[in-house]
Amino acid sequence: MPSSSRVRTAGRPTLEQVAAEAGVSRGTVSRVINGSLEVSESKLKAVQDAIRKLGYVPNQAARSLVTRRSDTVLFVVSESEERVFSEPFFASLVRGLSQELSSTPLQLNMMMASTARQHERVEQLVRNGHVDGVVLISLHGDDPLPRNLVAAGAPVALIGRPMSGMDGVPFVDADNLAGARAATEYLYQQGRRRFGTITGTQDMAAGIDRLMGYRSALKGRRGVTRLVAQGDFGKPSGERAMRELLEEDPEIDAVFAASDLMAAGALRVLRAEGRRVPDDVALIGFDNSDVARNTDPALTSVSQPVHEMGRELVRLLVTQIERPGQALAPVILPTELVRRESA
Amino acid sequence: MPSSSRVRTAGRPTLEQVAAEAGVSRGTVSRVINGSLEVSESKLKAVQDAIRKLGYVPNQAARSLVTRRSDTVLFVVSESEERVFSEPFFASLVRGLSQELSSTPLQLNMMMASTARQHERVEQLVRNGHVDGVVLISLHGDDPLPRNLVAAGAPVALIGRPMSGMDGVPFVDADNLAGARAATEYLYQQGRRRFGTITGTQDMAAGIDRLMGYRSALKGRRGVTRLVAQGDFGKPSGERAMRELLEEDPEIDAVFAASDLMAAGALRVLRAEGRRVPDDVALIGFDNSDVARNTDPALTSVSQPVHEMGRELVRLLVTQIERPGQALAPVILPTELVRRESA
DNA sequence: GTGAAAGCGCTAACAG
DNA sequence: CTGTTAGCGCTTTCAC
Repeated sequence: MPSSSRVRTAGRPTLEQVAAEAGVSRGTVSRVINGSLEVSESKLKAVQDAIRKLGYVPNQAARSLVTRRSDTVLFVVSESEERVFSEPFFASLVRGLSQELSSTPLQLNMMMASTARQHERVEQLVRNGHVDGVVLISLHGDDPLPRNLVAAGAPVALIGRPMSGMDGVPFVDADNLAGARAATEYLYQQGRRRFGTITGTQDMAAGIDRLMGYRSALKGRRGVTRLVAQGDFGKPSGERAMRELLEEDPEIDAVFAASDLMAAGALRVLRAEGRRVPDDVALIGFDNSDVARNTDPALTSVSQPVHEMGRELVRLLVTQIERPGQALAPVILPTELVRRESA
Repeated sequence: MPSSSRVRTAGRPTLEQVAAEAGVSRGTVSRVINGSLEVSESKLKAVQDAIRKLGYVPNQAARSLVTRRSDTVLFVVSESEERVFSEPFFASLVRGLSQELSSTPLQLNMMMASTARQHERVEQLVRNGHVDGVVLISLHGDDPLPRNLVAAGAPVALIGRPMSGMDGVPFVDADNLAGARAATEYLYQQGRRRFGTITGTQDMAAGIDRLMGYRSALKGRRGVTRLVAQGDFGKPSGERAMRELLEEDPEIDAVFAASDLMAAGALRVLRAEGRRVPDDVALIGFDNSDVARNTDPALTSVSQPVHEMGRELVRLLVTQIERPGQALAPVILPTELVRRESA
């Protein structure tokens, strides 16, 4: 008969109690918990039974204390990136991170970090081993945070291709160039010949790449006009840019916008100016966000596999945690053109 | 001259090293760190200097091990709530939580928990003290998770008024009733007399309360027609409901929808049916989400103070952590009617 | 006020 | 394969 386990405090069962219950040593229980194969069948079973019977769950704090790992991944959200890091993107990404994390022992910690003080706090967490890895949205080139984290020896994975100076830091990104190219080519194949694009900010890789994709799709085509208007990913900039485009070429019949928000702005201006979409002007956005679904006409848009990006970020981190120092290639995920009504 | 501290391992400075540096005992350093007032001025300063000099930061794991607190708050996201828990809501809420948390020693942990297995995992985390409190979106009445957590003795704070059986569990909600009433009254004051509402699901408090608000605004008014069509917060249901409304009363001139998504659907149907918004039909949504900003015309909508709701949730949790067992009143935050073009 | 000492629950050598 | 042992870094009595 198994003796009833002594309750040390009023608390949860400890490894020691499991050991007593199973009639083995603490070491053996620890081996079982940590999946060491060097345990005999019989003891293995005895321990597993005891664990089940007692409802034992390891104390993470005690484990961390000795392993010096935290089994925690930190997701840092830079509030200043709000505009680019649009909200649907945010939610899907978190889902992806969570899902992939759920098959590991890692927990997801989140932190908003807009101020310098908060950035410092992130560095501290890393330096003190409270965090095993960091997922970071790639900031503008001048932000020292990612570099500092890497310098502190933390596994880091970036969301979005960094602008510069992040050699060897792996990142996950959508194939912005191919996505923009596919959208533009699609417009061409619909018989459109008078093009315009509304760009994102040109100090971010996404903005640059999407413009390049547009250019590359039109390169070498004859009988095509190709306009470019600057935007900043936001809706008002889309309105502004669309007016410019219309002024430069009142006969324009195809517009590729580097974000859905800008496309929504453009749509509004087009309607105000009496253009029918898509009849007079075909319009494509980027991101395949909520906005795209809810304009009228609904926007055709380039979709990023955000959820999958979240999962890849975790994989990148886990690889680094398991094999520190290993060089990791960026992960570029394919985009997809989602056809709706605007083109 | 301060002696150079011995480096125990290659690791971070420990409390012991701080003590050596400051020429005091570990106990004293601990007292300083934890803000005990019973430390002399001189030693206080010595310890503070040593901490600064060494760049000491407490090891959270070691602390947790002895205090049996985790200094972690868990935010559980039930994926099944996706539709209601719309994405802008999600992002703002996280910001609110983060912001309020940043003035406490608490960290924010997130977990998606859709399956029963994952719910169990949440309970386990709580039971094993890995989490000091839980923020939960209030689920439909039949979900056992919140009750189980409360039974396990965990501080819990709910987002949204629960449907039933959650006595004593504090929650934060927007004043849905007042918001819906204000929107409807506004329509009345614009001279509208032929009303319709598109409801949310009636098994959630938000859906019920918004319908009640609509009714209460119109109660006792003479010369007013008041229609009700069922929706489920989603866009397609808004389209469907709007068609019903139009069929019942082709002269309808005012519609209050219990979500922006449904309002966007309604807008679309209205346009298809040749109604001008707001000239022929005034339309108001609820949530003040991205969608509201990006339809054409942009939606007038009832805004919830989501960010502030996040902050209140943390306050509720902190109060419970500090004073276990204390009865806490729900927090109902005011809404605001944001006027745009649709009404 | 302050130091000394006893663990918190666990992992990781190290013998056997 | 398994038991024993020595801490991980910190808080918290308990004496002084």
